Amino acid sequence: MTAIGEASRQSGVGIETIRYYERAGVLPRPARMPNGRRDYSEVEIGWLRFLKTCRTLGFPLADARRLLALARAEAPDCAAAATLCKTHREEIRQRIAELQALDAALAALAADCEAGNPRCPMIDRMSDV
Amino acid sequence: MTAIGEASRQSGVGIETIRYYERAGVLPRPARMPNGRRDYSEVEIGWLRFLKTCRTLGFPLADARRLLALARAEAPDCAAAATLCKTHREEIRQRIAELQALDAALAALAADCEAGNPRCPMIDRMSDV
DNA sequence: TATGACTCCTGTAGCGACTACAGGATCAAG
DNA sequence: CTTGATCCTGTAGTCGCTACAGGAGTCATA
Repeated sequence: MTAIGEASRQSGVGIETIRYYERAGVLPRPARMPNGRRDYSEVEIGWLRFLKTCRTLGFPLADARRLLALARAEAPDCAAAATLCKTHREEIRQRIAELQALDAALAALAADCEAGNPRCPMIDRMSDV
Repeated sequence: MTAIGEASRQSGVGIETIRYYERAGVLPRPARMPNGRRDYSEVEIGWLRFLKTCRTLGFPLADARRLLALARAEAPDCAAAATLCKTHREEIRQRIAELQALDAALAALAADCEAGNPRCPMIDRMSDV
């Protein structure tokens, strides 16, 4: 008899988020207690912890769902997991490159900006495109 | 007489997005032609281009709105613009650091993953938290 | 037994920044 | 007169939650 609040505490996944995962088909529907409340097994709480780990690692929920399916399989498909991870890392590195370019562009734009300027160099540079 | 489609072409901001900006209060409502269609002036198209630049630089729309207000002012507040930019750059660098940590964690997790493994090292590492 | 605090339930709306319709009006060209 | 492009308003979908509203059941204490 483990209700949703306790499952949330043990997994670190918020109550509303657990219900959302169920609604979104990421988690199977748990058993219900006689009074209609959700009842989570140890195994299911382990799944929640696994999903938490996936999300902390930045995997989109759809990937987390697939990874959980792999984790639940008897013989996890290691190649499939590695592919998901590789794709995710590529997106991360792509995003890092974008953000670094953004940072450099912003640094260049804001050069010479200081209080008391009659005009703002950044605004001026952004205006004439 | 510049209708929304032409304003979109000249600014690079999508038609639906222009209407969204108006609804969201980022852009003032433009004049209307006798037939009720929106009519954009050169100046307003310049504002759209400015907003496009802000968004390309990764500023959230709320910031873009503030920057446009500064750009429209007679004497742009350079210090305010510089502060917005500084805060944004701090968020970008923070995000870069997070993503780099994520990438390293993923690399470590997926080490030894290859097709044909009876078990998946990554899934195993993610399961025992 | 009654009160109050707590947890749980379902269902819906909000966030950011769009994007994609549906269903209708208007317009220019052939 | 028809075709196709463009415009209008209004609404719903995206992602991954988060935050209610309004109601029901549970538990400890007075």
